[in-house]
Amino acid sequence: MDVMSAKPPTSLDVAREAGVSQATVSYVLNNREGMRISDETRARVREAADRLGYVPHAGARTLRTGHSGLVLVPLVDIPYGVLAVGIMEELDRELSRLGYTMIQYGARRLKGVAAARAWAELRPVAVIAPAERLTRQAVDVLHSAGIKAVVGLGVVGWSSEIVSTVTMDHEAIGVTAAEHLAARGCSTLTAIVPVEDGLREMGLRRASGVQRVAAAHGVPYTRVDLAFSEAAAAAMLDVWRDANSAGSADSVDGADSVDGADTAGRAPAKRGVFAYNDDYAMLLMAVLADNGFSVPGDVAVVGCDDLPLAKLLRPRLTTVRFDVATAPAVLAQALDEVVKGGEIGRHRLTLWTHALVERDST
Amino acid sequence: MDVMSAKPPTSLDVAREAGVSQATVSYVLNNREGMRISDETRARVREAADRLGYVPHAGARTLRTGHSGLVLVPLVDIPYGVLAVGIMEELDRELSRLGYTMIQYGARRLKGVAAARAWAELRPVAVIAPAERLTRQAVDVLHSAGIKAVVGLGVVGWSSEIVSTVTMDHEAIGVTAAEHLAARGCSTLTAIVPVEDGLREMGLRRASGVQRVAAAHGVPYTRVDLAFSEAAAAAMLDVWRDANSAGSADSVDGADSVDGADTAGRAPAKRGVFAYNDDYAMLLMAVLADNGFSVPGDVAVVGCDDLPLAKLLRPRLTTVRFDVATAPAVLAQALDEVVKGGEIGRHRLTLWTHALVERDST
DNA sequence: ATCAACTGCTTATACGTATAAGCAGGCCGT
DNA sequence: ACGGCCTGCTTATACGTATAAGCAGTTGAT
Repeated sequence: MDVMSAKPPTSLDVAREAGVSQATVSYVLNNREGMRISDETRARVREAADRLGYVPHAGARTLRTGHSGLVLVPLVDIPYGVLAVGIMEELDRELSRLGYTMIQYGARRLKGVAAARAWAELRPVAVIAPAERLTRQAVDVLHSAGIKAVVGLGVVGWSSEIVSTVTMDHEAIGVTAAEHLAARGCSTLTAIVPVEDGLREMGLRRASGVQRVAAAHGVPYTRVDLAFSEAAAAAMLDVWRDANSAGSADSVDGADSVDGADTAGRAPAKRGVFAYNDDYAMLLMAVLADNGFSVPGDVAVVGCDDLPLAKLLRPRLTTVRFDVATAPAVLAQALDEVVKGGEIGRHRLTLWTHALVERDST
Repeated sequence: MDVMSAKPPTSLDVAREAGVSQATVSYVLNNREGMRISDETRARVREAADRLGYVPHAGARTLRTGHSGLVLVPLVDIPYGVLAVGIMEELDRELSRLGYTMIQYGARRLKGVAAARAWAELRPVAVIAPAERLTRQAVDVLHSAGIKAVVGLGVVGWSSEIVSTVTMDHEAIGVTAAEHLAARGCSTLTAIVPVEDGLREMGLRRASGVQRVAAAHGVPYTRVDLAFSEAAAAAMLDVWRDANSAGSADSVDGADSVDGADTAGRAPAKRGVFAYNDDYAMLLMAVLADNGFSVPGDVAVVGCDDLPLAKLLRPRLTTVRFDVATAPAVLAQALDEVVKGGEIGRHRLTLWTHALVERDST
């Protein structure tokens, strides 16, 4: 118990203190059933362990048992948001309930096989990683290091024979957003796709959902690849203006359309935009306001994530919210099954149901 | 290399494959200098290791050497933002440069000594944790488990004889924000303090910086404890309005003050608010706009963090930005010194310089 | 020719734990 | 009285690694 004793106490130290053998200490402290040990001895051992401040050596245990109970979750290069952090916390809780220890591991600087090797050193029982990182070779390294479950996180449509996958149905999110925009009378649907590395793939999936809805409703569809900057967003608006003046010769330059009543033969074209997420929606709305567009009059905007900022935008942002509540539990459960069952690459799980949160931007 | 070979290859397997002893494998793969091993043998060993897909067993190594090279960073209960994630990534990079492996560990569900025990099992070489978690007993557990460096993250003013501390000078942030507000002619200074658990303490420190500046300038100061909700913010504005009509009998109700020229004897009272961070600033600005206050005309607002959203608010948000660039490197360096030096509880480090980013909200 | 020093390895051991196997003593049935 | 079974332990071992110590063969100095 004294600070800076030379060496941490071992189970053997505890054994000596309690006057029993080291094996007995192990049996007692691990509550191993089937072993016949008197209650009195059990108490003596526990008391000795407490007195010495004994903490088991995870490395030694791993060496002996062959597995660590660790679940490795590499920190990925997606911009972490409130949402992702919440999911991680919930997943941590669920995994610990099942007896695992979740660990997050900075993985940005290592790639491919090198990263896999680094992960494998800890002999985790499972690795959860972004699907695109799990190349054939990387997975081979993990498996040959004895890691039971390798779970890839990806988007629906990504598939792998080599690992279990947990996917998120991004296309369905696009559909939900777009259906809502169509119901609000938008005569044009636009999907914004971020250019950032970690986000782009999801953006494309969401966009294709929007496209499907546009096709079903016979409404023109455009996809815009957008960097997260006001300049890029403004450039997009310039294109829109050009398209407007070219398409319908209603009004050119200056005030676009009086918003009083749509009495004229052609209703004013209302654009519907699914902005990929709430951050992009905020960017878009700021630039729209700067350029005299009215929301939702000229342009209806739907975000995604239902971040706190969604409620604070004016108009308040309509957005798609994930149901985070149950997903981590399902994932943890599936992972446990893979570990226990020993099957590989069988599971296909789609998580995260979602719902539209209707506010004032549409 | 084949998937699901029964057992992961060990250094002994590599040794057999290369026709040398296990010791030689260890010497070669760890690049141990001082050992005389021919280049030809070295090559043979490395090739064999590659062929077998050998990955060292971190647990065994830890057991043998007595230390793991792991630096444990418990995930704390503060709301994680872009900033915190950025810092973690940078810290990870710096630590790995020094030969450590940073690991983030979900710690929310365990408290005090129990948490310390869980950390200690991994025999990390260092633990970085929020200062308030590091009770005397918890630190004892960590030290007696052989952990060299225990570093507490806290605010300036928090102090400990038992661990090294890295603090952030929140008061100085408040001073910077308030000085700017004063220079902009604010006749009242208000500091907002969040009520959330992890944030409150920092908020109080920042507020006391604002208070100091207010005192120095002979300007009234108020502190407002605010929950992150529109209702709470609106309630605060109600109080302000009452104070206005009571204090100066200039104008009651309706249009507060024409903003053309301040020709009258009394200039219109301009409030300066340091909103704790950008999120709170956004909340405040939304509610201010809803209630007919003009920013920066009636109220000047300063945020903190320089989040992407700061640029997207209208008016664009003046904010305090941390200089994140060098801090993690300094912290990593200090940690390394503590580990190497073996001193305990000596270091006192204050990090994170900051600067005002002037925009349109003041 | 002899001994020392160097090269390029090998052999042996310890780290802390979990667990299979064994063993002393008491009790019971016949 | 003697084997068999139960209780409550102990003894012995293996996990994979790093490293101290040792050792055969060669080179170089005297």
